[in-house]
Amino acid sequence: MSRTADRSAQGETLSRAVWDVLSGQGLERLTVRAVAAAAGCTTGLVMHRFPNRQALLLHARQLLHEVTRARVEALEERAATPRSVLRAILHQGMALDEQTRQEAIVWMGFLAAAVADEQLIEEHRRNNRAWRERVERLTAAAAPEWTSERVAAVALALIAMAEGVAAYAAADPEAFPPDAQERMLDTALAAYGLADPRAGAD
Amino acid sequence: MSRTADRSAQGETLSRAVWDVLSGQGLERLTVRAVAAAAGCTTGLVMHRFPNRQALLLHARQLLHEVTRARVEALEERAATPRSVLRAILHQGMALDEQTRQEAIVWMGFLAAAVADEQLIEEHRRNNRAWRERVERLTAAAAPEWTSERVAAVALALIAMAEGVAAYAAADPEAFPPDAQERMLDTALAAYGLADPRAGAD
DNA sequence: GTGTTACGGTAACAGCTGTTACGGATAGGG
DNA sequence: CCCTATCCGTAACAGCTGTTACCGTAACAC
Repeated sequence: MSRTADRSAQGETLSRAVWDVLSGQGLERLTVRAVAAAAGCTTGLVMHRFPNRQALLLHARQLLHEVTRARVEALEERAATPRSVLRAILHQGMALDEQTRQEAIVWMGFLAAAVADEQLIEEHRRNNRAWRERVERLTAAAAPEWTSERVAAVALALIAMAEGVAAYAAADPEAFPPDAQERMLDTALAAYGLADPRAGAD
Repeated sequence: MSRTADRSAQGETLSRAVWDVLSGQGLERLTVRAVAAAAGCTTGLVMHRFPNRQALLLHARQLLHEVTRARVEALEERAATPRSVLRAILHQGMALDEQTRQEAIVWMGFLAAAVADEQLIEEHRRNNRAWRERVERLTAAAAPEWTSERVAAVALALIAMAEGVAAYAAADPEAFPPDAQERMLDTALAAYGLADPRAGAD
């Protein structure tokens, strides 16, 4: 690792190394040395950048959230209707290719690590609540006539479904291929009356 | 641990100790010594019962599957209609009380451990495929007029939703209380046209 | 060009890990 | 009552863990 790289860039490099180890070797092998090796440096740099392993994981977790949030907001700005936004952001949360599959594994690894880490579980809760509120807001915009109870129930059904199928597909991509996930999503949106009438019109 | 206990009972005791450590302390602290302490014995007994740590985890994973399967089949025999069976077995897969919440955490811990364990991931895939086939079979029985494509899409939506909400609720029970999960389930079943007309009739 | 400072690699530390070897205790057969 | 086989707790082992201390070195100020 170059000596002149600024601190935040190093933090990002190390966090991405955390993701790589987490998705490739799992939580049990997520050691400081493995992260350093994945980042192409030694444990010395890692421990100079972060006070301890816990802070390293927390930073990697927060960066994952930040990256995801930026991607979702970009989708939200680009899409035309609330319904197409809703579909797009649920779509990006599933495990449809190698990259999103690894993200799902990383996501799950952090969740498993959070069982024994108060700061990680707090971060996880904050992110998940924000995520649910975002989907509730979009659901309400996509179906303005609904009661808030129905909005809440359907939004929860949608985020749970996306999260769940990502876990299934991450662990068994052959059994849960991308087209099956997409059919599932479109079937669900249609069943709730949230299908985008513009879909496939172009 | 009593000396005269037979081997399979000891295996079950140790496997339950694995679950306890996994749900209480997380995968990172799931050591042979922690399992022995939770079972009230020493590492000597653990290593005499299982050749190594991997075999211990695999047995605990298989027993979890077996227990779940027995519970689901009991529900299936007891319920009156395919639709009530479907609701009942999805219901038992969510995190509605402390016990099911801990089961969800254990489930997730095994999934995270499976990233680095070929046998665990194989076991996981086998179980998940059997679980999906069961729900597909019940869905087809509950809606005989559907095409197999719709059955597959809806069944996947249902199991993914249950798995996902269990993960959300396990990590944040206050934000995802039992009644929210149940409203979500009933809203989803109604949306797919799978609501049980007998529900609430008694 | 020289002094200073911060960066990061090296090596060490104590503690914990899975696993193995050993030895004492115990139950059952003669 | 003794002999033996089985069970399992104890203790040790090498290897790996997070963390710390140390020191060479490169970059910058003057």
